Amino acid sequence: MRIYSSLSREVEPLRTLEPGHVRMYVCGMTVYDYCHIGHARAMLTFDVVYRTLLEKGYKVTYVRNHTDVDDKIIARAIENGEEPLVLSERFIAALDEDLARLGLLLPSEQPKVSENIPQIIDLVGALIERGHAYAADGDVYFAVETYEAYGKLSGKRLADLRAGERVDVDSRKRHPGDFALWKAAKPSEVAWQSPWGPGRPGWHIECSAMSMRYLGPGFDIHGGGIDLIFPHHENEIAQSECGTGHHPYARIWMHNGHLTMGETKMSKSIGNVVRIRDILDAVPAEALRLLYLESHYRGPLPYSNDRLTDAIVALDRLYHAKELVEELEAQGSGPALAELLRDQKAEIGEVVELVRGFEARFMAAMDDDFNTAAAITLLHELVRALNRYGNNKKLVKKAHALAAPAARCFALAGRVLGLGGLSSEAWYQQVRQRRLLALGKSEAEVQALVDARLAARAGKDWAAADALRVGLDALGVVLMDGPTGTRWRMKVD
RNA sequence: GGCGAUGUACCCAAGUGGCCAAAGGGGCGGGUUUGCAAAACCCGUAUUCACCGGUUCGAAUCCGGUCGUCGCCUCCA
Repeated sequence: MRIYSSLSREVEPLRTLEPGHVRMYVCGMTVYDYCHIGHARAMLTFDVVYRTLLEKGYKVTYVRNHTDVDDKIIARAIENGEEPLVLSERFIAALDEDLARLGLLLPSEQPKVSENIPQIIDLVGALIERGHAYAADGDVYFAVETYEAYGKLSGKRLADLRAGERVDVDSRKRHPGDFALWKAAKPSEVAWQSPWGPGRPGWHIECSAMSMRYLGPGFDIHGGGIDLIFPHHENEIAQSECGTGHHPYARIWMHNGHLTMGETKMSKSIGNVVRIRDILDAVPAEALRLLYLESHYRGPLPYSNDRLTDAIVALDRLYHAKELVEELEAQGSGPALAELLRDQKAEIGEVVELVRGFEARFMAAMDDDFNTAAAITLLHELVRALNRYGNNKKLVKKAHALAAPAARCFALAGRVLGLGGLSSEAWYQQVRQRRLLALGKSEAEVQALVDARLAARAGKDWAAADALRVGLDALGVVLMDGPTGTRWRMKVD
């Protein structure tokens, strides 16, 4: 398993602190609003990391936090006339729902800032004691000049930071780069009692405190969006390593690239956001997952509706192949795989080879810094071979032995990528329902028209049958006549 | 100004020294199949990897330069 680390700036082997056990912390969300599909990319990236590690047999302790105490939350709560923690609780529930719909596995722990205040206060106290932090008027600041390695993650040097250029420098700071560990509460703000007076944690300290609580002073992987490298992660390293004296804090730093709309990143401050829930109302979660996983997690991800449609089309084809596998499985046993290989038919040999080599090649792609695009290519190759084979009705009757191993390939992709794990019927049903809903049509309504056409066909009244089909086409319904009957589905565009 | 990415076909995208006269998906064109369709499958669609120069027996992949785009340096996944 090789992973690119932003800290070393190279791909390095995963060497866990404890054999067979990966400890991973990922920066979660600041919950003051619904999450958008850019956030979804970050969450999905580390979901796939988690799934891959589990598949490889690691024990994984995966911690992802909810930041529920923060300036923006307070500001929003004041706007709403709502208690900050009530507001954040509401959005945590919404986030949980969105991520569940996206098919994300639950992390081992999901700590909240509000439930880790004592740990934070202890850490701030330790930093003061060790001479890395100082109190000023109820605030506590980290003194960046006391940490010689400051800047090692982001590559920034203190002298280069143009502090004060965009934000006024607080005169209480000893160095413009010093950052708040603890903020004195303004009257009527949420506050906790501390040795420095009532206040709340600064932005970065919570991740240090929560990761240490669940993972210890040093752990294996720390993840988050690329925009967090500076200042968030840089500061997290400084306060953690200075607070415990243990280094390195995290051994591998992973950062996912941004999702972009056109050329610019999606961001709440820019206002070009699309909510997770709105997309998931319109398309199945796997479509979004496929779109994301087709690009490497570290690069930018250009989002567009066209690409989302492309993904649905590709998944339709994938589930067409899976349907064949399901049919073969239902038909029971046939000749053994080895026997199939002796068959001279090229179609069989090819599928057998692909199926047999699938798991090793798939996992090799994932081992290479999570090359999901390469893994998906293998899935596409398998799908094409399966479909080609499925077109040959004579061959299909002979090769039931293929069914179980082919099904295992889909199951593997389902476990690791969250793609291809559904039954074909469940997939088609999802696409149908969402389109039907969008069009305000009912399934029964469509089915009646399909049945009427079927009757016309049975009487070889081609003119009537075609007229009905044209009508259905206008509704966005595509018909597929097969040997076992007529199936239909909704057009995606 | 500093730091960091990135530029591969109509679109998306993998590949970072020889297996590349460059995967895979979408699109488009042609074909098989079909009552006609749809789906599936087959064939085609980059002698070329932003541009210029260099290293090498050999480069999309390494080095130098130029141009373009994006991100961070303030809150941000």
